[in-house]
Amino acid sequence: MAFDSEGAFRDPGYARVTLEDVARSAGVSPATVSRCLNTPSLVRPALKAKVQEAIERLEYLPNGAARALASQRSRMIGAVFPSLDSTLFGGALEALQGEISTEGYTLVVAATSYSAARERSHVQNLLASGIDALVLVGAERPPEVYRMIERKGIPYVLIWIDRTEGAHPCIGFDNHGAGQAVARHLLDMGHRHIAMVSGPLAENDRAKSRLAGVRTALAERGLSLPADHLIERPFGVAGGREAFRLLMSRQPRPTAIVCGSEPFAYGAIFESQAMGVAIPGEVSVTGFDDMWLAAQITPSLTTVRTPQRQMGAEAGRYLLSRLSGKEIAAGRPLDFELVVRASSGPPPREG
Amino acid sequence: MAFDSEGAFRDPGYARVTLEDVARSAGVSPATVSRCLNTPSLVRPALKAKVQEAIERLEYLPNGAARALASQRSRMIGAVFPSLDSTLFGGALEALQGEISTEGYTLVVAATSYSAARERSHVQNLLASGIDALVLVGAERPPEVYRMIERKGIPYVLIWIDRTEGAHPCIGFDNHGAGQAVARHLLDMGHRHIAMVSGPLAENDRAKSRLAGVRTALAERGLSLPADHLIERPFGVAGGREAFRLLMSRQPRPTAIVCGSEPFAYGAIFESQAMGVAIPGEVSVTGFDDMWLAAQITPSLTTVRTPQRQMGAEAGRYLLSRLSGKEIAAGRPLDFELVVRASSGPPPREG
DNA sequence: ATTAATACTGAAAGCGCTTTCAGAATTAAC
DNA sequence: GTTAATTCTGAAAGCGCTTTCAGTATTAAT
Repeated sequence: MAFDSEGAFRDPGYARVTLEDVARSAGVSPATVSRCLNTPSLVRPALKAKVQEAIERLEYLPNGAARALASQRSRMIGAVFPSLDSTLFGGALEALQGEISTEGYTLVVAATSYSAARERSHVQNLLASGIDALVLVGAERPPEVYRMIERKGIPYVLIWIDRTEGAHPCIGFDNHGAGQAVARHLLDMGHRHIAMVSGPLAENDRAKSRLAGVRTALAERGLSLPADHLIERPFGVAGGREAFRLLMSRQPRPTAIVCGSEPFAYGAIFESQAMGVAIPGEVSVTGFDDMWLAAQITPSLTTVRTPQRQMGAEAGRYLLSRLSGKEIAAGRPLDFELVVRASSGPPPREG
Repeated sequence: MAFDSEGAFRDPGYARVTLEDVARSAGVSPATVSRCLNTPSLVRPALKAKVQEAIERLEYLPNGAARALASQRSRMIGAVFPSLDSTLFGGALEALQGEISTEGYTLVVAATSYSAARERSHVQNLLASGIDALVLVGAERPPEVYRMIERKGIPYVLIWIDRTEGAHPCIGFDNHGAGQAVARHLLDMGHRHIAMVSGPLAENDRAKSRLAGVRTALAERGLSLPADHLIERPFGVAGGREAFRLLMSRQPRPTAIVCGSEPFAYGAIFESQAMGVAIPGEVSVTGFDDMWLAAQITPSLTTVRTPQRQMGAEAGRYLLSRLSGKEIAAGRPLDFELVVRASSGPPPREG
């Protein structure tokens, strides 16, 4: 290992192989080698073969920074997600990465833990590190963040939402409609006392929309969501357990609980078992996202299936198209689907 | 939007702000601006302020590619993981990203879906895109991959394992010991017919070590793992369900099932409920990793807690140290911990 | 065979920054 | 007040590649 004067890690002693070395070794000009790499169709097969041979013999690896600097594109796409440790965003991330890697793009990620400040700083970092395009989750953020992106002039797309006030390109589903669909399902079964467990609403337009959707559905039937029937908790199973316990002590006790995120629903089910409350006998519970556990847990969970991986994949395709110059028509929102399982049923008879 | 002759997406019309613009605007030389950014201690406060002011006024964002090219470091760290969509690797990933971002590093990721070929190609891509360091999972891969990395001369670290034959730096826990610990626990409770469910063993040294650990524990008691008591399935709940059903039909029927990955155990529990098999009454089941569901599921799952996030965080710290020139002593393996819960108990009485 | 068109190739000019080196400005020492 | 040591700053040379432009080799057309 070699270290420089300050001890920082540096290149190994042996010389790096550059494109010029390849050119010399193949007996062509650097320009030709570059063309072999970038626009092979412009190079005669005979030369191409010689160059290819030299590349392999010298084990040449192009220098990304130099390419990026000269070509003004880094072949990197950035993604800033609320979290990376759940299968929820993980699936989208994986699909996104898989999609863009087919075109040789590389994915740079960062997690915000749902903090707008952290998102801002990550976006700035990614922009500075030269990404060619950017994926963000949701639309709600300070305008200055959008300004930075637009100033940099790269394409971007917002996922997990289906529309934006500012007309930003986005790929997602109708959170409002999904919340509404779940609530309608419960209302249709006769529920009149519906509660909701939501993640932190501040700086989270998805959570807000879902809540609004539930409220819309209630309003359609002349009902409303009492303040003490809305519980806001950090995302996670623990929040669901707590919320369930709280709600079971409310007067009147809700007969159905809409969870704005699936782990809340799992928590509710676990807590119900601990408390000896029957689901759906005494209270119905619904989830959101249809993660793998939903179908396996007892009782199996009524929920809304959201197109997680699809959002990642389509975001990737959209950006690749933009990067190759195609102007893409804004697609329609992606579908969600109400999946009715065992955790929801008619409310208990008044007694 | 501006497009070049081939329609590819390009920079917007307005001129990019470069470091030179900042220098001119602040009335100093480009070198000084650069120093303000990289080694502020070398610049007199008065000048620094002027430069800072110009940077903000012009909304200057450094050009990562140019920095990387000139300084020979990109401030990007690569990570190639088997998958991104589970909380297992997701937690490690998030911790890694959080750690390196404190030093202004950015994380580039790729997923292999457990394919060695895909790993190779992603590593090559990442190396070409100029990463300063690399994180890989496990040690088992073609030597050429290590050659590429060493040729590039960047620091790297293998996680999820605690030792390597080739003496590669690694940060992880003792998979063999963990498998052994689980099996001993079952043996200590009196089990003599133990089965194992494993993920694909090919190209996966962690899975192999766990299996070997179980075999070692059995051998210590003069037992062995019959061929029909080892079920290999792709990772996931479905594999666990299948494996459970299969194992319940074996003669002699195992009284305990060691799952080499936690979703297998969840699947086994779900299937046991469907089949009406009592856990741990008729058969004990153990997991691996102690993901959040382990403590919540009924019966709660006996498992091994593995230091997922810790591996990510320590890998980050290790690489940052290497990059800043400190040569780090190879730490000892990280701890795992057997967590005994309700899914394991003594074997049923013979009868 | 000659000219016109086409297909390839190479020379060279950067891309925007870092960093060495030498010189200017400041401070300390005598 | 002069010289020596120290601190700070700027000029300039690349980092390794892409891409334009002009030129040469090839093919097609007459």
